[in-house]
Amino acid sequence: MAKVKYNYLRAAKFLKALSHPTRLMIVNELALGKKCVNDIKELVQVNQPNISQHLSLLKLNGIVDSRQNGKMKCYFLKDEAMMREMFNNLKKNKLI
Amino acid sequence: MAKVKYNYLRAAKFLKALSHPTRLMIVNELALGKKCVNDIKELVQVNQPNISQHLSLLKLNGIVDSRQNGKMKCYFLKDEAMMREMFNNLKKNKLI
DNA sequence: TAAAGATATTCGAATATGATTATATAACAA
DNA sequence: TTGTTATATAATCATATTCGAATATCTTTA
Repeated sequence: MAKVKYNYLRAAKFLKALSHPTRLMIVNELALGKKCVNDIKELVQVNQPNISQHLSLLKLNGIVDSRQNGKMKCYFLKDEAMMREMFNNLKKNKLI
Repeated sequence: MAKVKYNYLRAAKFLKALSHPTRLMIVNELALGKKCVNDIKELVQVNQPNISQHLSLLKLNGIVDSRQNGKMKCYFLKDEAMMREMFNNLKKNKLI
């Protein structure tokens, strides 16, 4: 059992990391281009610590990465193509 | 904010429903064909009440549906094509 | 070095989730 | 009707998530 389930653990974690409205919004914005925390905060309309928390979770799960840019920190998707596919699939099926 | 997030709520719920190793296994099995609870239990190696709980959650989220078949209950994917796409994407990206 | 701006971390409370065990229900057969 | 098989539900406990408030940590500039 454990062995079989293991194959699905990575995928489950990945999906779980995406399965929050705020995080989906963030990822959707990043699919349009690299953005710093404050931009994201404005676009997503969530307070700064919360944005940071969600970003950190996304980063921990290998969905985004970041680069310091002066006193700002810019986040971007690690795999834009894959995320586009995911979102296209969701859109095609009227889930977004 | 609330309004914007609302657009992502359905997708988030959908992804969340999928984001568990056991449920991914179940869905993967159902992608190969309709199966009753006991079959799923054997394939997934999880005890019966737990399987039922996961199935009920999948059903609640519109991912599977069921039909009574004698004293057995068979579950099947509501949208095989979409699930195949999801899984193909995950596989393509080495998440499964 | 001090101040200001941008982002991150920590903590607590509320809530949600998951597994296990026990029990209930439904369908059928004898 | 009684027993048996198949599945569902409920209760409980442990753990995980989420958010907001407070505070900390850079990074740059004065």
